[in-house]
Amino acid sequence: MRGRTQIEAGKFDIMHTFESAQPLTFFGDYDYSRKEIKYPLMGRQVRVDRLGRIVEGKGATVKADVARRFRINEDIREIYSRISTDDFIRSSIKEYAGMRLTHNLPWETTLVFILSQFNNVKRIRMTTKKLMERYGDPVLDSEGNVVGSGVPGPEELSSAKVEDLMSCGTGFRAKYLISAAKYCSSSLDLDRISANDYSAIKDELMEIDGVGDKVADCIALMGYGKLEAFPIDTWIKRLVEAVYFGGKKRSPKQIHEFASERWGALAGYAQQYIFWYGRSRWKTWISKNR
DNA sequence: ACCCAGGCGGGCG
DNA sequence: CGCCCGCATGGG
Repeated sequence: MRGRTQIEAGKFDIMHTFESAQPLTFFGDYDYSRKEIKYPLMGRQVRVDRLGRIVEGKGATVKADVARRFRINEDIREIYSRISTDDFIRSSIKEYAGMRLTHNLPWETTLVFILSQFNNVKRIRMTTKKLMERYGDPVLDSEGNVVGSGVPGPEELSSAKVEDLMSCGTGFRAKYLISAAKYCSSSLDLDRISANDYSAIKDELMEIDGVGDKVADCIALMGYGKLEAFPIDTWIKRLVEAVYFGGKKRSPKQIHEFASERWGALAGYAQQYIFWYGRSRWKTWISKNR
């Protein structure tokens, strides 16, 4: 049985989704000139075409996992209409039409965003891949062959040595990763809290060593699907101040209030479009609008 | 050679 | 509470 979810072009874009600095970005190298993209999902290899249709991966479970991962069943045009409050976001939507917010597993999201602190996207990808190769569980294709290695769980990493993680390129984040792995394999079951609301989840996440306000928001958004979360990194702070406050400095608290009031339950979607467009275009946009 | 990167925890006033 | 500092390390 093969997935036949019908998706119009422009409503789902595989490249923008996979490359927009979300967890999937860090799991492998993807060649978008190919017809299909393969990636690890819950220990299995899944192959999808450019419209997100499943090519490899049998059964209703895989189909449901893929739909959930890409938020396929949401009406992206409705989301666009609700976050299109201004020209900046409209420009981003035009440029990155079909970029979906992904809904990943809580732990893999935690791992990736602990690595993200004071780091760059390229190095996060490199380090994640090394951790997957060294510590990850095998990934099986639809015939049961081992075709790669997935994201290691907290159990695998909790017994790792600091120097071994550092040899994977984690840098000073190694101690945070081990501490988080121990905590999440003993004190905190990340799956257990998934039914809680955004605020409660964020509070729980911030108890993890190495997880602060920004990383907790990233995990809430991309690991738990809490679309009202609005992670504020250096880019978002700089961009929101420039685009919406005439270049005046604003505190994270003020920015959170602004985002909540402006985009409400979809603030996280707005954040992703501001972030990804702003990173590439902010210089030209700012100079044009000053 | 220098500078930066999807922040965080700890120490200080 | 707010502010400031150090932090591993590959790439520009």
